[in-house]
Amino acid sequence: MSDLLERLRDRGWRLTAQRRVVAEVLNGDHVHLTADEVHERAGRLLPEISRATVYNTLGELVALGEVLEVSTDGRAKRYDPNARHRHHHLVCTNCRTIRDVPADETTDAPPSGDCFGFRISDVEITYRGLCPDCQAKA
Amino acid sequence: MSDLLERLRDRGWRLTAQRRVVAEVLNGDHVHLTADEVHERAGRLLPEISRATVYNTLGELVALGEVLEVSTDGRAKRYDPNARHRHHHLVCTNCRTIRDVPADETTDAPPSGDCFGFRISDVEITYRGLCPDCQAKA
DNA sequence: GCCAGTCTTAGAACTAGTCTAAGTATTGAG
DNA sequence: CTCAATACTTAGACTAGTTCTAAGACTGGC
Ligand SMILES: [Mn+2]
Ligand SMILES: [Mn+2]
Ligand SMILES: [Zn+2]
Ligand SMILES: [Zn+2]
Repeated sequence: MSDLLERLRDRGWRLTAQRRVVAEVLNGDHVHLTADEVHERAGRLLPEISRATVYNTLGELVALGEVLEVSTDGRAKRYDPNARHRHHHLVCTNCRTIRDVPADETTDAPPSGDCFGFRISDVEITYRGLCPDCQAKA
Repeated sequence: MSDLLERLRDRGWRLTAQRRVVAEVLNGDHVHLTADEVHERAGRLLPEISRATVYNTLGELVALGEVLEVSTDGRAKRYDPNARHRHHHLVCTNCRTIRDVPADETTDAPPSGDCFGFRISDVEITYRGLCPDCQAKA
């Protein structure tokens, strides 16, 4: 994620403390946090950060293509730093955990039948099921 | 959709004018209306119907498995009467039109790689691209 | 150090949806 | 047919998630 901060600076962005902590909080694998979760965690590193700045920064990162917006249900959008490797999502129907699974030619194939003349530019797959933990508890 | 009303009555449901118009409005192919759109159209048939009743009825139809909730973006959920044939969605990135494409063994295959121990029970695919109209205008 | 432009902020506003409490309609027992 | 029990509908209050606004704070270039 440190190279993310580099890239941002290269685009003429001010590297403020607020942007730094938002990027920091999004660091890692299988990270899919809501804006509120990002705000809460960023607030642990920089207590005075505002909700508006978190939304602004997330929006900017999305616009830059550095972070993806994921909405697997009708609830809060989740912010996903894994924008460099095309992937799909495994979602636990019980605890809502989300894991990344890599995309490939197989998963990204267009539908076999009639596409109604659409020019398809992206395929997004959500695999729903029970995660190992929730299987054990069931 | 008339057999839907039959099925509802069989489950001990009162066949009210409100439920009738909500079911009526959802009739058709490639229908993916928001709750507000359902309310607006239902209101043309039964002016005094309330938003709460529309939400209640839609929730009941979803619970019965007669209607699907679809959320392809972070916006309002859409209600889809095509619950009897498993299908996926083509979504226009420009005008947000949604079309149904049938699911089959190919599209519903689990991911090729590691599934992190998930027991997958459902696969949901969103194909994004430009619809024919929006291609023409571009 | 000054200033213009950029960034951050609190809070208002907005969208989508849920909840509540009171009123209305339907049903089935008598 | 009548009436109470129950199911259903309603307006509007409330909530969650998000965006907008207007004012103040910070930066970097001169
Ligand atoms: Mn992801
Ligand atoms: Mn559909
Ligand atoms: Zn789980
Ligand atoms: Zn279109």
